[in-house]
Parts: sequence; structure tokens; C-alpha cells
Amino acid sequence: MDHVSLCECDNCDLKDLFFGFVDPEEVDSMCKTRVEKTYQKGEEIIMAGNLISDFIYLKSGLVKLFRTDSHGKSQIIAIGKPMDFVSLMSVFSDEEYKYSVSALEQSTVCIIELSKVTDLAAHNGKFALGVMRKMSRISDNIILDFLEIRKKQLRGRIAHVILMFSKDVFNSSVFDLPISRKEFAEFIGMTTENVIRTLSEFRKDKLLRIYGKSIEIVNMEMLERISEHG
Amino acid sequence: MDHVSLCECDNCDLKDLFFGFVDPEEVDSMCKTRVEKTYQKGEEIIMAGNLISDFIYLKSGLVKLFRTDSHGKSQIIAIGKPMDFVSLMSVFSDEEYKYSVSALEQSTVCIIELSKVTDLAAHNGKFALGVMRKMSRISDNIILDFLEIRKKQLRGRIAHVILMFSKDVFNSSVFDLPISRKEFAEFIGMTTENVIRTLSEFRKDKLLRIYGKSIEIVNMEMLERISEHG
DNA sequence: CGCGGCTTTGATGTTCATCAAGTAAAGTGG
DNA sequence: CCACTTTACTTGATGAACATCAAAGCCGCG
Repeated sequence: MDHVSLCECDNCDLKDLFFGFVDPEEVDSMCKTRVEKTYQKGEEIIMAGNLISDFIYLKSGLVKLFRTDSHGKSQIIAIGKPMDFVSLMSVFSDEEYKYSVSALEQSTVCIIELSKVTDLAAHNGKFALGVMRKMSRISDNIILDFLEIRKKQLRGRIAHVILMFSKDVFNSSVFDLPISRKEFAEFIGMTTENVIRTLSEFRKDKLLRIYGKSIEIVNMEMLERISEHG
Repeated sequence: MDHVSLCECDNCDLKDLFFGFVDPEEVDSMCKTRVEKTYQKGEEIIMAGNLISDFIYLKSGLVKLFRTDSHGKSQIIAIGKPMDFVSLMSVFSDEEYKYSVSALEQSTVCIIELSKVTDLAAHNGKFALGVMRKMSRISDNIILDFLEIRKKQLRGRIAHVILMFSKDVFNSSVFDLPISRKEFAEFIGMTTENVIRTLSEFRKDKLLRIYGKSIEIVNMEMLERISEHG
């Protein structure tokens, strides 16, 4: 954790997303108790198993949502960008976090006491309805992505994830992969070695240019074909 | 579809689950527009792609939640029993269903016009909060189960699903498998042949007794061991 | 500098999908 | 009710996809 301060809600994108139907006074009251924290790459924002006492929202940066089992093996559930979840899931269902969240790059989150949010939801149904919509969309997307990945094999999964980063996260055919090869493997449910091997193949086949984490998509159509069925 | 009627909400389990914080009058008003439908085994309750206009809840029976891709291949997302979802997911996020739902055995659902429910949520935050809790829990469970299955291999996945039916659905070590071998395969992301082969192995190893769909778990500890790591 | 973690490649074996072929069960029309 | 078709189930043989093991280079960090 880097930096702690009160934030100004008027300029925050979060406001439009969540507080559309909330009285300005109430937004103001929330704002006063709001805290921002900035995490460096690699730092853990949420630890699975911890008690949920806050409503946490990603303002900037990039995070991974993951789980670690008793043998220390991790599985990545999703990549989260601003305007995406963070602690949005689980928050209303249970007492403790089901997932861990950590920063893939420097990330700033906004933290609100959970009871403040549930109180607000309890007496402002339109606000609650908005949160419900957001929650539904988030978990639907995660599940659909799981299904999408599950029906492909190695090469298709890798192409899929590369395209996801290119299109959904960075909006560019050139970007720095924000995850390690090992994390890539944990995301698609394959081994690190096979992720590396396949990336090398894609380079040899002139689909990608790769230097370490830096990736450039050279043959987008072919990559899409492989993602579809390859 | 079999049978259409108005239902009496006072005896319905749904009432406690969803309408805990709702005025009796409002519950009554909902009740008047409520419709029950009974579906036979194999009938489709919800079709992915259809417009969402109703809030649908499973009163009795057993259903599968699934998706079919453009090549006609299906993937099963979850098995739903009463007090579980049905149309709970997607409902608030989008205009059309993302998943299909069909009956694995004779099932009765309760149908409420969606706008009635969202109107109620919009002016009754406690009700909305309750629905949020339920939604969170449902999608959390689906995602956690996906992760659980993904980290196992064939034998472990099969053991896992058998145990799930035994413990979560039927509460018995003897039960009739409510899905075909093909559906079993679609649920765990493997081929039909390998599901059959593995079930046959489990029979030879005297873990299970199998006659067609009828299953008896003979060696529970061993099955659990295989599910954990096998 | 040396240690540990990440990356890379190759060789090997296991796991799983695919193909084929046959039996059983279940629905369909005369 | 029986021939007929279709769908589900089953087993074996084969090859493809993938994990595992091993070895070495690289990089950051104390």
C-alpha cells in the first residue's frame, strides 16, 4: 500500500456508475468516509478468507482475481480493469472473500465501509437495482468466458487470451503482457511450459512478435481463426 | 408444458426466501399475477437468446443450466435444484437470456412478470438486498465449482460429480443419475466415451454399483480420495 | 557474486480424444 | 404389436494433445 487519502467524488467515474440514483447529500456523506489506496504491482488487495468489511472498487490499474488451493497452486478467475468488479462479487453473499485479488500493475482502489453501502441499498432500491445489474453482468461474463475457454484447446485458448488483452484491455495490437507465463497458464488451465511453447510457435508462424512481455499481433485474422477453432 | 394455475403463496418456500421484507399486501398482489408451470423431463424452460420478460423460480424438480454453440455442441453450466436459481442470473443484467434451462425431471416453476419484481426492488431496498445476496451466492458457487472441476483430471472430475449428486442433490448414496452419459461429459468438459469408460472402471474397482442410470456408492472414502486427488 | 524465480527447449510418457464397431434401449409409424 | 429408425451406451484400438521431467540460460535482488 502506497498512499492513503480522502477522494473527491465529483470527478470519479464510479459516481455515475453506482450513485446515479443517490441523493447528492448521501453521495457526499459516503465520500467523507471514502478512502483511496494505491497498490504496487504484485501487492495483494484482497485475500481470500478475510472478512468482508469493505466495498472495494478499482479506479485505475489492472488486477487479477484468483484462488490458491491448499497445495499452493493458483487458478486465475479473471482479469479486472477499472469499471470492473474487484470486491463486487461475494460482497453481498458471504462473510468472507471467496477470491483473492492482486495488482498486475499499479492500481488505485476506492474503499467504502460495506455497511454504508448495504444501508444505502436497503433504503434506496434504485441504487440496489443498479448494483444488481452490475453484479449480474460481471458474473455472467466470467462464466461465459470460462465456457469459451473450456471448449478450446491449447492453441485456441492462448489466442483467445491474447485477443482479450488486445481488444478488451489495451485496445491495441501492441501491448505488454501484464501477466507472467505461469499466470497465463493458471488462467487457461494448462502448464507453463505449454504456454511458452505455444507462444514460441505463434512467433515462428509470424502471428506475433514477442520480446519478453512485449507482444505485437502481426496476423490478427489468423489469430482469430485459431481462437475460433484451432 | 403441462399445467397452468394460480398458486397460493402462503405455503410457498419461495415466500420466505424472497419476500421476507415485503408487505403482505404486495406479496398478495404478486401472487395474483403469478403463474405456475410444470415441465416434463427434457422440456426446455428457458431458451438462451430469448427476451427476458419473466422472473422464473424452481419450486420442485431438477434442471440443467446449459449453453449450445453454433455447431450444436452443448456445455452444461450447473445443475439446479429447488431453492436454486433458474432465471435468477442474467435477469437483471441483460435483455436476453445467456443460458438455456431444461428439466432433468418433472419440474414446476413459478413465473412472475419481471417488471413487477424490478419495480418492487426499486422501491424496497431490503428486498433488493435479499435478491442480491441470493444472486451472489449462486454465481459464486458456479464459479467455485468450475474451478474445482478444472483442476482435476478425468477420474477426479467424475468422482466429484457423483459425490455432488449424492451429497448436494439426493442426500443418499443410492440414486438415479438424472443426466445421460453425454450430458455428464458436457458438464465436466470431457468426451462421452471417457465418462463411460471411467464409470466402468469405478464399477470394476468396486467403488460403485451401476445399472444403467442407477448408481450406488459402495466405497465412499475411496471415491472422495479420487475426487480430492486421483 | 550467488541464489531463487521466471523463461525456454527438448525428450518422454500419460491422459485423453477420436475412430470404429457393436449392443442395448427407446421412440415411430404401419 | 412388430419392424424400423434413432439415440444412448459400451469397449477396444490408435494417435493426438498435453503434462512431466530434465537441463540450461536469463534476470533481479540481497
